[in-house]
Amino acid sequence: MTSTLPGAADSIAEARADGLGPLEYLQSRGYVQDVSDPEGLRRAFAGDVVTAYVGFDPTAPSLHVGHMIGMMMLASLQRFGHRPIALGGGGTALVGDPSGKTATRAIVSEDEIRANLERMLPQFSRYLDFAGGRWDGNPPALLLNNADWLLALQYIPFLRDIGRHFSVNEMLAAETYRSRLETTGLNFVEFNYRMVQAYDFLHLFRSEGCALQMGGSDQWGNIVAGVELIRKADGGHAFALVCPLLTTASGEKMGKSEGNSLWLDPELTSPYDFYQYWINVDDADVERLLRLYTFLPESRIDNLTRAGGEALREAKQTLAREVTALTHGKAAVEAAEAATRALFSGAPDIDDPSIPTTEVSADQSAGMSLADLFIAAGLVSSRGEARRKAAEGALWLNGERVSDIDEAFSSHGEDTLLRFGKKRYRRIRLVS
RNA sequence: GGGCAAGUGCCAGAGUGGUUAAAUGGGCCUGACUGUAAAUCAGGUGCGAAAGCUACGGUGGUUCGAAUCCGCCCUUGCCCA
Repeated sequence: MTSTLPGAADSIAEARADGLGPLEYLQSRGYVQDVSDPEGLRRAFAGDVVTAYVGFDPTAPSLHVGHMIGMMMLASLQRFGHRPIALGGGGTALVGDPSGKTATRAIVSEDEIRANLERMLPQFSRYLDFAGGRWDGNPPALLLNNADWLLALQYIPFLRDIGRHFSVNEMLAAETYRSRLETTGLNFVEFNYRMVQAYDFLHLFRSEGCALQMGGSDQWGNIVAGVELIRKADGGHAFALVCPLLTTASGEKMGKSEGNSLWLDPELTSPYDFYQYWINVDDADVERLLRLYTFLPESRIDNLTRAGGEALREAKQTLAREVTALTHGKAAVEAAEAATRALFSGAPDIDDPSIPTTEVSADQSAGMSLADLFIAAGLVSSRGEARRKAAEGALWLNGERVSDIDEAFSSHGEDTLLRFGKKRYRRIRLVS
């Protein structure tokens, strides 16, 4: 089976060969829910290099699966020869976006945000080319932090130059604010969020010639506010494009597994778990996800998904492979696949590197019961849970169901393979 | 600044002195079935072997006993200024 890793012939090449422009491509792939001026944007793409940006929330130490759609949009444009800006919302994070949130967002310190952004850079650079030229003469991508200009703003000049362009009436009528007003209310900082984000767009329009902001559909109002600000303040013409808010077929937000976010940082979410997430998606989601999260050509996606039913397993495998390769590299895919084969063939190899290891010191292990062992491994959180899960038959030790959690743990110095449920494994290694 | 109302488990939301570790729904976890899918069915979902302990914004009281009553504080909403 071939894999379309970056650089190989892919959906972008296919689209270009078919004479599709970037906008048509994004539309055909399902990225586009709304565009402010499709005709104008089409012409802009056809005319010259377009600079486009997507904002990313830097309040966590890593990007997660929810951010990938934005990165894919930027990455797609860059492969068409346009210029992406990944904007770390270091300044806006200090303000907090009320969109779609019922509560005020926690405030994170500026230093923390800068550290987070630094940590995210390698993740961005898997998708985006910050050097330029990786795909046939594309311009280099940019990673910026809006704290760099927002924190320098002065209140009075800002109000005078920017604030005057905003109609409070209009903002109060916006869904985002109206719903908050009707429920929990919002404070003045949150009320200003739209203006601050619109200013970002204006700033990037001025400093980088950035004419397009993209984001999730919940950002529509904020993005359009930027477009309008650019028109009012500078008489400029800019564009807004939003993608559908992604939920799985079962209505959940993308990128949660066992209640945890799926991070792109391999330290936070192992490439194996990442791979597993994609191979486990709903049947109903595979086709859409292949379009959104890979650069596989349409023909290939059709082939993979046409049959449906059990045949979708191959489609899911391809999805997992492609997305993992894009995010973690090809070596990670091979490791994840090897682990998958081992773990799901019924006879897991205890030495498999993708099984997380928990080290237990010899003297710790001395009085340990099996329950303690599962707790130490992080598979269950308490003895009570261990007992309940054992009664349900969910705990396994070296391939045997655990029936008595109070049994003493003895490893004879060998590694021990724990399993919780069907899919979660942990290796216990004794250290001295 | 004044008046009124509210703050319960992951979320929503009952509960207004003991029978409430706290109804119900959602979420989540596990088991069966299966294709590492969905749907379905079943069980579980504070800690503890138990006694018991911790928990209903915070704190101090009243009471044999408080999520439930009282004081103060914090937060939020509505109304007035």
